[in-house]
Amino acid sequence: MVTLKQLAKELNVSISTVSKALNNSEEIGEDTVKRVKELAELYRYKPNKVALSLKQNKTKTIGVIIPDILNHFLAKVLFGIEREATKHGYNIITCISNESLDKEKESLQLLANGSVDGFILSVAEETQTKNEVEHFKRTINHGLPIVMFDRVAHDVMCDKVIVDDFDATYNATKYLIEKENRKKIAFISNIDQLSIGKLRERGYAKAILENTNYEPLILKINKNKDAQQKIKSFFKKHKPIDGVISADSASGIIAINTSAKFGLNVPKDISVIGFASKSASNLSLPRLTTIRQHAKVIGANAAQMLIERMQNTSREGDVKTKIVKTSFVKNKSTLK
Amino acid sequence: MVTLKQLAKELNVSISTVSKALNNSEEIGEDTVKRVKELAELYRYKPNKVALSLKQNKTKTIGVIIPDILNHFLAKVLFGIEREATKHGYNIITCISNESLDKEKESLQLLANGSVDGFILSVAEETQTKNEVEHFKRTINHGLPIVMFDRVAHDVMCDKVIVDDFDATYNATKYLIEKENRKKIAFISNIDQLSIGKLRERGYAKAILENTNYEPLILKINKNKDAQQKIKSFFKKHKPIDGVISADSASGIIAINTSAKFGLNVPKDISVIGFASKSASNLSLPRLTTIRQHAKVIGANAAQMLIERMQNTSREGDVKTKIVKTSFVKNKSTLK
DNA sequence: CTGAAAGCGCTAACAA
DNA sequence: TTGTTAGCGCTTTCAG
Repeated sequence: MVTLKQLAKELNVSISTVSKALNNSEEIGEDTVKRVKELAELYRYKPNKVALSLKQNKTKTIGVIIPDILNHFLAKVLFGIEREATKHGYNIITCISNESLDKEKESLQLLANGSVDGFILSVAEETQTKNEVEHFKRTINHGLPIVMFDRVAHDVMCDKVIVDDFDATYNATKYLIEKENRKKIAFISNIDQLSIGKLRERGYAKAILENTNYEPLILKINKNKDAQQKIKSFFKKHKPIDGVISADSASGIIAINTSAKFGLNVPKDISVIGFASKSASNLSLPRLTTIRQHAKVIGANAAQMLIERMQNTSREGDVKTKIVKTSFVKNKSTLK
Repeated sequence: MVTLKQLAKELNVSISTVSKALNNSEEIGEDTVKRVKELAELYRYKPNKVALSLKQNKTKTIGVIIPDILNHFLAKVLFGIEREATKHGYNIITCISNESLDKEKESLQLLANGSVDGFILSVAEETQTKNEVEHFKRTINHGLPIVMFDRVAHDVMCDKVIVDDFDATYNATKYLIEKENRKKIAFISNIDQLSIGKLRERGYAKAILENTNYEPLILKINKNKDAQQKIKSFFKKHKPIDGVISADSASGIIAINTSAKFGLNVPKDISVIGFASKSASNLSLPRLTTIRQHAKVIGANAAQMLIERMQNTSREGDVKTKIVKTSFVKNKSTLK
């Protein structure tokens, strides 16, 4: 990589002249500017990012800490973040916490040494279980803003982007009860430990308790266990289930596939609604009626909020929470 | 963030003393070291990464350019890269090319300004279609090593990590012909434009041509089109298909689900084998028999190769290609 | 119109 | 044992 110094030497001018010429300063003579620019072009000169960062004390880089990159929703949010960040001239450094508190702390520390100007993150499962937040607060106190999305820590004062998990699940459940006249609706989840899993469960439970005379019927699946088997025996035990709300996409799809094995026609005998993306909902036959989360929008919003905060160093304290509403997308796993 | 300067001032010593003390230099007196370390601890001093990078002319950062983060395989490779990089003290900056040549070029340029020490990438679709490689060569000539994985540009001299796409598909096809005695095996793909898609198709075709007396039977699905519909009409038109090899996971799963709609029993009447990850193969009932790609291993290997190359600045020219073999995982969508 | 110099935070050769 | 200085690549103020 060429440096200003080398250009200056070759042109027999000073470093500052070259710098100014390239930055279109008014001070420099027309022909000098031209000479400088031509040589710079020739050598494909690019100002060294590291030097710039040091000088200006900002890196134009965002640290993103994701619990699980194999989670389609989280990957999609990352996509949204990346696109928005790029649009504003920011790069992103990605760390994967792998749902571990220690790795999350470590990533935060590691990048808080001047590598990034701020963070976007979704809280790791272990962190939520143990309810630790000190590392977040410390980071913010050190002057690095954080924006949390989806799984957020409520007792940390920072900007947040969340989903209407509770309402969406409540409404979906009520839909099955009222519009489809379902009599025994179950809730299936493999994310019951997460804040969002709990919200979804509560939304379901509230709708059941308010509108029916039976108790909520809930199946919690450990992520590493055999979901197909679990769902099969659950269906058998609680026959006749005629509606399913799933908190995650895998459970919803497996529920549809399993129904067929039981001789149940979806949606005639049983309706299934689940949180899922479009690509996931296409994997079942009939297609899964879904609660769609607009992951890219969430990512873009988070990036916008962070960038805005990083630019307005002034007014602090007034943290915002943005709710990105889900959409209900009717496919063929429900009636009508 | 505290700086050495501030610590030095508070301790009434020089900056270099503080620096040396923190770096356990032999030169500094025991008690000075202690005093310094205590204050540093108190203020949670972390050496500024940017200043270090500038000084040492390396960033300990890897640029990763991925065509599509929503592709489960690519996300998994990214996971492998991140883990290996972190293990060696490297960060990763992620760019998503979105299968676009321009975005790929742009990302390469943008990060080649001192932001990263090298690149790991998988070639964008458009780049493969147009067969452009100049931007890769230029980057390498500028002193930034590249490691390509999965979709590679063969005419670029650089380290590569690839999969045995051809052999794996050839063997899987042969397996259906010989071991399962299938008489009409189709190939379904939504990635026919990609180098790896072509390799898989050729592996299938070779097995068919060598071992049967019919022509290869191939369905190419445009990614944005209705795969369910396409597969349905394909099945109808070419009845009786009794075997499917799918180049991507979605096609395989949809093929299984579609078979049921045709009254075909999987695997009794029709066998399906597809490239897929474990989590994807769990989404069909019966589970998809898969060609597993070990994405994380691919990522880890790529990271290792790059890190090694960045450290041995000396010997160049001798580029390596590593093949990470697939595994054949028998599930219930094939006989026996 | 051009150049010299300081400084961002750090390390390391050299001086004291 | 500690301090001074130069320099990584860049911008920017101030002198010329």
